[in-house]
Parts: sequence; C-alpha cells; structure tokens
Amino acid sequence: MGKNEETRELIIDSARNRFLQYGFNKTTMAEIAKDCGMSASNLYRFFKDKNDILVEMTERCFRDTENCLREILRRPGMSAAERIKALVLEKLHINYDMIANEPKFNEIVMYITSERSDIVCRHKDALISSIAEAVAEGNRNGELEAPDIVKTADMISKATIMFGHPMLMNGYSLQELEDSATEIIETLVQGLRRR
Amino acid sequence: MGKNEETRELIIDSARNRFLQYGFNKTTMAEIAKDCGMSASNLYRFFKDKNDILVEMTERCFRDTENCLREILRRPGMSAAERIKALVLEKLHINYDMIANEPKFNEIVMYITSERSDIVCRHKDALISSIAEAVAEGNRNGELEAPDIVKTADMISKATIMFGHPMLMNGYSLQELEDSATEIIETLVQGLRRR
DNA sequence: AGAATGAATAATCAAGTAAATATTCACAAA
DNA sequence: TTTGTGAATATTTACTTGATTATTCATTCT
Repeated sequence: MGKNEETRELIIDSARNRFLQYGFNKTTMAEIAKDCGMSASNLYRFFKDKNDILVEMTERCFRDTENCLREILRRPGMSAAERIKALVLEKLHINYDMIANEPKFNEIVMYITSERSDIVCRHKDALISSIAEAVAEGNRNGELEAPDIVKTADMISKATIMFGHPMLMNGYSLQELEDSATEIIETLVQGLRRR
Repeated sequence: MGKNEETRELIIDSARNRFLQYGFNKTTMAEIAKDCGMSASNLYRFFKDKNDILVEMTERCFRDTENCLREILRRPGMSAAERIKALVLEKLHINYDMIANEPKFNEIVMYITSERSDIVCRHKDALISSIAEAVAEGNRNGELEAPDIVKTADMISKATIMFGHPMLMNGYSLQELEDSATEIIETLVQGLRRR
C-alpha cells in the first residue's frame, strides 16, 4: 500500500472515531490532526475539506457492508429464502450495532441522507443487486418464480426498508426487529415460490 | 353543534392553513386570531397553548384518515387482498396529496413524530387494526390462512411502512409508489394464501 | 522535488442583547 | 356566565459582535 493511501486511512479512522462519538460539527480539524500526529493544515494535502473526510468515511463504511453482503452470496448450501433473509439480517445487525455503540450514528446518517443522498442511493442499489443475485439463484434452482428479477429485488428492499433506516428502528429491540424482518421475508418468499 | 365546538373548529382550520403553508414556528398566534376575527388572547379560552392547537389538528387529521379506512372495510364485494391493498393505497394517496399540496407538511410530520410519538403510535395502531379486520375477513372466507391476525397485520404495516412516511416517499412519483405498494401487498397476500 | 508547518484569512459558532411572540391577567361586553 | 379585549409579563427568536474553527498560503525542512 502506498504511503499516501496509508495516511488517508489513518485520517479516516481518526475522524471516524471522533465523528461517531462526538458528532461532525463538534469535531475540529485540529483534533483529527492531533490524533494523527500532524498539523491541521497537512490534512488538506490528503482531503479537499472536512466534508470530504466524512464522505470518504461513509463510502468506506458502505463498501464494507457491501462486501459482507457479497460474502453471504458466496456461502454454500443456502436456499434463496435463507440467503435473502441473511442479507437483510446482516444489514439490520450492522445498523443495530452502530446505533447501540456509536452515540452520534443517527446524526451522521441524517446528515449524509440529507446532504449526499447520491451516496445513499448508490449503496441502496448495491443492496438491491445483492438481493437480485439471490433471487436469480432462486429462479435457477426452481425455488422461486420471479420473472423480473430486479423489480422483485427492489420490491424486497422496499418491504424491508425499515431495517436499513436507523430512524425507523428506534424503539424496537434487536429481537423484535429480527422477528419482524424474518416474518416479512418468509411471507414474501412464500408468495414468490414456484407453485 | 355547540358554539364552543364551532369556534374550536374555526381556530383549528385557520391554524391548519397557516401551519401547513408557512410552518409551525412561522405562524403567530396573532395571525391565527386575525384569521378567526378575534384577539390572540381569546385563543387561550379554547386551547391550552399553540402546541395544543397543533396536536388537536393532528388528531383530527388522523381521525379523518382512520374514518376513510373504516369506510373501506365496509365496502361490499371486495376480497381480503383487494381490501388490504385499498387500505394501504388510501393512506399512500392521503400522504401524497399532502406532500404535493402543503409546503410544510414534511416539517410538521417531523415535528409531531419527534415531539409526540404517542399520537403517531396511536394512529399506527388504528391502521394495524383496520388491516387486522381485513385479514380476519380473509381467514373467515378461506382466502387467507393467518393464525395470528394481529401479528400478520403488524407485519403488513411494517412491510408497507414507506408509504406512510413522507420522508421515505421523497423522490418517487405517485405511479411508482402505487406500483411498489401493489407489488408488495400482492406478494405478501400470495404468501398468506390458504393452500 | 514532496512533506510539513505556523501564520493569515475566511467562514462559522456562541454569548449576549434587542425585538418579536406567546401567554397571562384584570377587566369589559354580550 | 361566556365571549371577548388590550395591557403586562414571560419566553423565544433574531441580530449583533467577539471568539473559534476551517481553509489557504508562504515558507521551512528533508
């Protein structure tokens, strides 16, 4: 890995800790720089501005999630139903962990959602792609009958939207969320089954 | 109708126009009073405070929606599937109209959601009750097989949550929303069918 | 050259004050 | 007795201005 890329990672990690713990506005460039052992002005050699650090942090976070989901697609011996459920539950767990452990997660999500909906959309599309792969697999092995794969995947993502939005998860225990997600997916898959 | 109740309605209607057009904070008690042809201090003879006007306005709005839904339950000659779809689409249309025609609807919803989630919860429960009635009907006539009626209704409401949240409807056309809602409900109902 | 810095400038935030608004109250009209 | 009002008070908002922070830049270091 290039030295330059290493420094960028160090900065993103330092910023991430501060942003999620204290919030974006309450974190100063000087603090991030101090955590990295450099001056504030030097941060600008690696990132355009403070917002840019947040954006790249978010994209990295989304990329990690997407990799998790792709890993689930590669697991052997799962039915399409099981795979779709695993995808949604994985996203749910990642979100739940963040809500539980990172005080300012909600604030950061709201900020990104309102200011950079394009990034959120791209992530949502990646999610739909993963679900689509599982649906396609279900079609191939005769478990499902979904003529329009992407439309079906999009439908599934919309029906499970509350497990990807921290705001909507508020007030439910992890158990309740898992149960609800499971019931929705099992009913949907049952409705998509080849008869 | 009592004179007192008539005045309360006049005040709520005047406030409603202002709140939805200019927002809660940008509307002054003096303006509401002027629209009603009375002094600001007289408003307090009918409502505890400004917040109270908003709350009663919201409850009235929710009650109207709930009456619409109950009316759908009384329509003759519909299958359970059709009735559930009609319920969700009705709520979707009401929300869509508000978003399209009332500039500050979103702001008001956010405010009520954060400050008085109890009211929103009660409305959500009423919605689930209506869906539950349709599910029960489906069970009776053999169209559906849902052992736990309320749990099933709750599941349906969670899977269609995006059509009840203005925030999540942002960026979709009415047609797209209707299509998505229809597809989700038809798939769910198919999954609940007696086999 | 590229990496890094402290000082300079620009933008944003925060404390304090003035103005606007919400709410109360003593009293009048119906 | 209920509806109503204008004046008085309490609260909130808007606006200054001083302080903090983001960003740029000229310069040093390697």
